[in-house]
Amino acid sequence: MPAPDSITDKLDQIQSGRESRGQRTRLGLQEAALRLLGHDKSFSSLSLREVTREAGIVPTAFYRHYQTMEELGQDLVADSFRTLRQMIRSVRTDGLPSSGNMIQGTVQVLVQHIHANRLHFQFIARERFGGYSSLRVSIRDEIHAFGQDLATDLARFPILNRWDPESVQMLTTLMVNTMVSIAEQILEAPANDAAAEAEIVRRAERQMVFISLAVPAWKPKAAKPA
Amino acid sequence: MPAPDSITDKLDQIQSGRESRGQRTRLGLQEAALRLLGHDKSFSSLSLREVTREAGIVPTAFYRHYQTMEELGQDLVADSFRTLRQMIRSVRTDGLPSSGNMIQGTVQVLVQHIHANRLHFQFIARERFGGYSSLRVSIRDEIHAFGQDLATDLARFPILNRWDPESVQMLTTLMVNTMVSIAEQILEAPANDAAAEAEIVRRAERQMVFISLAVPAWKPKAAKPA
DNA sequence: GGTGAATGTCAACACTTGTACACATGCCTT
DNA sequence: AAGGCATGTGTACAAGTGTTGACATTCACC
Repeated sequence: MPAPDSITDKLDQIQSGRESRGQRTRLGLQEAALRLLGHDKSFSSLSLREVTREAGIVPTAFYRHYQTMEELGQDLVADSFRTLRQMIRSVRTDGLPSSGNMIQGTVQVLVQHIHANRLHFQFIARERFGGYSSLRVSIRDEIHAFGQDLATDLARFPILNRWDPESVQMLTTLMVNTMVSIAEQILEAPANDAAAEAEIVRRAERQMVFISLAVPAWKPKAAKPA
Repeated sequence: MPAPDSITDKLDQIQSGRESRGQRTRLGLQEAALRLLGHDKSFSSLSLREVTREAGIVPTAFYRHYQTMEELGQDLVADSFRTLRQMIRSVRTDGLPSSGNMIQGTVQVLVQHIHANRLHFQFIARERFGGYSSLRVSIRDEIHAFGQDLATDLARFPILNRWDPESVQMLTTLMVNTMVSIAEQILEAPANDAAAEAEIVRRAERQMVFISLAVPAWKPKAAKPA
């Protein structure tokens, strides 16, 4: 047996009981915060005591996990986008459901994912331009990264592959904006109103189709070197 | 002399001193709130006492003007969009500055207006998906109305005039989304960084041009009856 | 000049908030 | 079994909060 590796040791220690107590209440805090954000509240108007109360621990225990509420927020941002990246990866490996219509499939997956992670998306939507500036920049960076991923995906299309990078970026920004808008509309719509939601989805699909119509007409500045 | 009209009486009374004391401190409260929102805070995390302190009055005086903070917020929403409507009206009467390029002119006017009313726009951006649901719906409705106005403006173009209403709506939604995104980007950018802002504007213009390229290719469902 | 409504001030209340400190409990390693 | 971290609890305090009620000021109008 090799000499014990301190890093592995720590990991083992943490994972005992499949999740150490610390990790569990840490998770409890995150979930408590998300739950509170479900009812009309913004994260910056959330008090430390409120969160700990909801999580079922005493206020002072909060400091065992986070120095400040802003730190909790950062964790929530990271978590939210982690699940989003999982969605994207699953799309890449499994492919779109209805492989016939790519746009329809993409929107469909997005909507499903929003339902499965409603609170996370609600949190992101609320804090995208909310009170804590550090959260705003984190979210902006993550959305930007999301756009970059989309750009590499779109590079499979021969036409786009010959565009200059800036033009591609413009297209992805436009698409990401539309997707963000879709997400926000769905979150604002009364939950469980299937009809209203179907209407939103239909309009969103038409928008995406519309955007794609401009692609053949666009004249990029310079061809990408082969 | 005719008998005094009670309504006129009230108006006169209010306008004495060109602005009654009540109106003035009411305005003071609104401006105080906006000022506080300038530094990293969301409206829902703003306390009544904070606002009155900034406005230079005693907390209890707040109730002479608003029943609750949410009411103040509603007033701010109304005010913000009132100035926005003024902008649109001025564009309609005076025409765009550089009449040659319509898109460039529109973006330019928008950006100027954002600078002239930075705090109002910041407030709207923050509260669009912020804590108070009543503010969210108000803002959504106002943005929708803005889109309707844009639609009637766009009806001057013969091509669009033959589109079905839903298609027009889709186009305006797309454009409004882009404009909102522009506003949000400018607000997030470091103030007074002309270079960064010029870059944002340039990208935004390219996006708008791109969108307009899709117009000729779009096949609306049914022609509008003549 | 006096009256009354609109507006503003003061003092007080019952709560909630963030945080500090000392202490208890669990749990891993030796 | 024992010691030692990590984690959770209890108590306390100073500061901030929304809201009440009684009182003072302004100011238009009879």
